[in-house]
Amino acid sequence: MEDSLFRALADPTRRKILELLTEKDRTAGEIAEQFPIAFASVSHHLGVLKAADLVATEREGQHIRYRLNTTVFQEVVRYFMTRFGGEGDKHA
Amino acid sequence: MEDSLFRALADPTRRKILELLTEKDRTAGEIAEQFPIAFASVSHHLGVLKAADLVATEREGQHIRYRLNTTVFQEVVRYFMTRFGGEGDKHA
DNA sequence: ACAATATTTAGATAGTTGTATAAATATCTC
DNA sequence: GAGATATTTATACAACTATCTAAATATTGT
Repeated sequence: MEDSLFRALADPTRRKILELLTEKDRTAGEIAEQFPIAFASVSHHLGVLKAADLVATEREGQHIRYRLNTTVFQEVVRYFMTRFGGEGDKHA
Repeated sequence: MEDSLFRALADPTRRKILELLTEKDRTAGEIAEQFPIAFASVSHHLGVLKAADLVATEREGQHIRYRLNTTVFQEVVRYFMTRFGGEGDKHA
């Protein structure tokens, strides 16, 4: 399991970004305007998420659209379930 | 979901400690001798894990025994499954 | 090609973190 | 209670990170 993955998840702003992307894909600007920090700072977070392969991007004209990479999340779930799971698999 | 939880998981040494505790409960010393770093440094990591409620302790004479708090792991799995899960719940 | 918009990259800085050594605390045995 | 063992706490420091402002890059429309 990649170290960059857990480090990426360690920041609350990045987790919030991921949750936003759960609802729907969004451009960098749409994401950035949800936070009180500078656009450049959000861009940095997006770079971290992308490096961890938690999100993927696609250029769309002037915009860059971000989407979740759900595959990686399934790997995370599997990581926890296989190592520490026990009964963690009952889906509420 | 607690911020301290994800920060605790972000360090590879701490994840290794958790995996050791999966096998069986261990004392601080037994854990520390598995790593090339100073005992005090491992103790610091144990403190972080405990603060995140990922482990619990029990004094046993001169030793202090650490065990996993599996409840918290189930919360982590649930966090990922509910937010990003999709099909992450099939247990291989 | 120029101006406008969207996004990233560069450079700087303050705060956090992982590690080390040394000192402190707790328990046990004699 | 003194000494030995186990563990944590204190202090210091180098490395990393989140943030900022400013500059750079990319795309679109005129």
